[in-house]
Amino acid sequence: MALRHAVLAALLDEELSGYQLAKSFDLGVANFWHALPQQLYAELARLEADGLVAGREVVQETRPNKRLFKVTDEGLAELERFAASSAKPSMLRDDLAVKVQSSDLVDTGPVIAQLRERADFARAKIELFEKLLVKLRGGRVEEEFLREGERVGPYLTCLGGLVFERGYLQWCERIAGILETRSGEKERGR
Amino acid sequence: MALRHAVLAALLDEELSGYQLAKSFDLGVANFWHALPQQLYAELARLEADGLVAGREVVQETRPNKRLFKVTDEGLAELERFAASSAKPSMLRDDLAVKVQSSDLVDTGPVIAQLRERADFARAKIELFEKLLVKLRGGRVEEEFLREGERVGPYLTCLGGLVFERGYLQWCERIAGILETRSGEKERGR
DNA sequence: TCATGATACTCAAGAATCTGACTATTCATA
DNA sequence: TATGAATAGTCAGATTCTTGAGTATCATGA
Repeated sequence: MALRHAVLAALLDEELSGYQLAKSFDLGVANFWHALPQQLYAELARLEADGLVAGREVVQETRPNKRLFKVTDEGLAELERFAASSAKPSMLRDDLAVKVQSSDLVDTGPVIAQLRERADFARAKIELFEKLLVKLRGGRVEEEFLREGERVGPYLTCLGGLVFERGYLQWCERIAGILETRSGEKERGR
Repeated sequence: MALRHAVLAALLDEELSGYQLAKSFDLGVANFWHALPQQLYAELARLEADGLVAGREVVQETRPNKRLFKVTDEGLAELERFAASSAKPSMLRDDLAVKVQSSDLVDTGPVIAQLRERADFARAKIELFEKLLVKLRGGRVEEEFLREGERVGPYLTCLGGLVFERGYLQWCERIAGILETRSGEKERGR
């Protein structure tokens, strides 16, 4: 029961449909929570059944109709309880690190390629986050916004995503460089 | 089928029992993979049944007997295939970030406390990683070790863990400071 | 005009994960 | 000398997550 709270937190700022929510989990919220669309639809249904979110049908002419969900007072109370409860340590699962861990005993070629790919991805994400931050603080300088802005939560988590991606980017570049040098040395050594 | 590869990677350097493996997943490997002991015991059983690891009973006098596992050639071949296959994007799930996301609408007191706790945890982990790095490079300076060392995989993932925890630490401290200032302002504003 | 791709969802089945309890022995410590 | 922590696991059941396939409409571009 933890996806529930991630969904509630994601719905705090705007009413979203399941489809939009899925997109936001693939971009913004994905910094700190991962879920597939199917899970989100299912979770929204459960949340609605429990009265933590309220859905309303929006009829569209040019596209299929959709249901928009917003957090209810009960939902907010649930988030309040969650925030006060003890947090589980953050959980990370990273395929690429598993490959790096075994990199002395397997062919490093594909691992280096994947590190470079991941670095590109991180660069794209960083750019996206930087734009999002500018948008969220709406003209104000950061310090002023963080002191006086009404809604800073998403900004703060976006800062977290930025820190994470910048760290990951540096790591990828450094490790790719090291593995490349080492595989070069090995060639010459033969 | 992804925990398998994390387990194989963790067993590359030493023969471990399920119990020891569980410990290492709680400390070192936990940088990039999370799993509970029960899962590890089950996965070891499956890996052994598939011939990817080999277990041997070690009789102990002063403690309960244990079974040590090592990676077989087949296991290594499986890791090789895994390293060459495309990686899934790293998956993060972070309770604390969910709480920060909703921090404008819930009581920030407990969130700030949790950020400080997490910061302490990160500091402890950083110290641990730094010691581990010194141990892994065994007297040599980093550059030399990374160029000429025979087994650098665990060192590289440890570097990753360090980058991650340092980033997380900075984020926690900064966010805790911001939320504290804001809650102070609010008090005075009443 | 025909094929994508985007919007907006749904369903079922199976794999993976988590919760919680249990067994048994030894070591340290209060 | 009891008490709790550490070693070394096992088991069942519930929940969660992932895989894979479908439905239907509209817009865009080749």
